[in-house]
Amino acid sequence: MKNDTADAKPPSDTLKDRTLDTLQQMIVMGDMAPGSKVLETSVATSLGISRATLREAMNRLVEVGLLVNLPFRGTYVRKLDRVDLTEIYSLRAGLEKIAFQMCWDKRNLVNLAELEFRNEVLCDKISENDPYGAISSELHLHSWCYELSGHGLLLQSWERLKPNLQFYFAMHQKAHGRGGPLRQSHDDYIRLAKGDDLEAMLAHLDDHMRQGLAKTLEMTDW
Amino acid sequence: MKNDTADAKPPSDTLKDRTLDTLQQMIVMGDMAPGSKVLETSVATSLGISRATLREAMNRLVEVGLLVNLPFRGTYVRKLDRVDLTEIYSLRAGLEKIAFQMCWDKRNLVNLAELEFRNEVLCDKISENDPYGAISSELHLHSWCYELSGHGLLLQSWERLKPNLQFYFAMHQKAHGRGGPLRQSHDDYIRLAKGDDLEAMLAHLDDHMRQGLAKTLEMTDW
DNA sequence: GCGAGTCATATTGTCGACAATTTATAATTA
DNA sequence: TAATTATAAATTGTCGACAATATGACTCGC
Repeated sequence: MKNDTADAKPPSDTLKDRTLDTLQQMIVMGDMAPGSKVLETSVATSLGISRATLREAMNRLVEVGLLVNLPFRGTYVRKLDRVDLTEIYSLRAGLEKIAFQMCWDKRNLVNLAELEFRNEVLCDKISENDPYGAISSELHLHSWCYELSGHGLLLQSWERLKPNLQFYFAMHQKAHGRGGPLRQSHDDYIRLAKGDDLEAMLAHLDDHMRQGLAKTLEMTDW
Repeated sequence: MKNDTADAKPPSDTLKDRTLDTLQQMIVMGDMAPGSKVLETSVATSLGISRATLREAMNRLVEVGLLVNLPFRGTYVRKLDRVDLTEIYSLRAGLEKIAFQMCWDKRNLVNLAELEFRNEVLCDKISENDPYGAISSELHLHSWCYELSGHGLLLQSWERLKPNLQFYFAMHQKAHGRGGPLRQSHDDYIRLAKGDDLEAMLAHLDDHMRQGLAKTLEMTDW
């Protein structure tokens, strides 16, 4: 573990990538209203960069799904609805199932300790009633599982999916000021990880996902 | 079904997108050697377009995984190895499992007929000993399942994964001149789709993926 | 007053040029 | 000669400007 204070990865050295991070953060933090148009000229000048550079960054955010591009008509901040969230969760369940299966044989003392540590961090955030921190910790915990799986393509898929979850949470956090202590602790995962029943673990994963989806849908019952 | 002669989707109206299709086709068809550097200037002039436009297209191919970019050092045609193929297949299995589950309730006469038709096309290609056609038909058949599932995000994930498979096949087809009649017919799928045992279908899917991976690995045993 | 057509404006798509960085080549030194 | 540094060439990153398209205002005819 090299950095503990935040999920700060070393910012990429090219301006395009830095811009990408900036934009993604802005969207995910709710600084850009969903559905609003992203005017290339104004954003570019506001960031002090050229349009070409901005466009390259925006193109990737379109790939991730945070932006939507209509040729010749502009690029808009994605509006995630309940259907989108349902799709996100069902895909996520599929991905994590693969990850868990690949991690299963790697269970050992150090990994379980790491898992418990990350769970404690999450629980702290929950008890501190820090929704952003809780979500961040939760996603971070799962990211760690993907990394542990050693499945590069899987990790990449998750990294593409993750911002959508952050976005959805922040979107409603900002809109309704709620969605606070919705993240569940991962005690059950730890208990199952200590056992020998992979099927039970996968079943619990499905449950966890279903509940996460349900709670999120309920929370955002506008 | 609007177009039957080929998997020709209407080319996007923007030059960037047309370039994207062109480049992807070139790579997937094996016209660019894996590991070789993609010189922006020469490719751009060769295609008669500007570098900026080419870069936008290339960026997306980096996202898909067909290209690899090293900042300030250039972009290279991806080299897919056995590990990559294994990852691709395991992810694919996960994705298709979701798709099949979502398609399960949509089984009816017209969909089964469509499935049988597409299987026949595939079998024809196999018996004609047309490897490219067989692979294209196989992937097309599966794409149809993803579309039927109605899961937009899932389809998108598949569309990102698919070119990698095409690439890998073509890569070794070109290199070794073999890999011909390796695609299996989908008779078993059809049989199971007519039945009522979803679990059996999913198990067969796992088998099918495992066999596909094994055959492909064996075929590319350089 | 309302719709079709025309024109001006705003915005995106594309291009060529310059700056930053890397890679290749030549000169230098131990 | 081999390693190292300095220099030149090639390549990528970034920028500002022009072209193509869409959006909105306006006119005209009914």
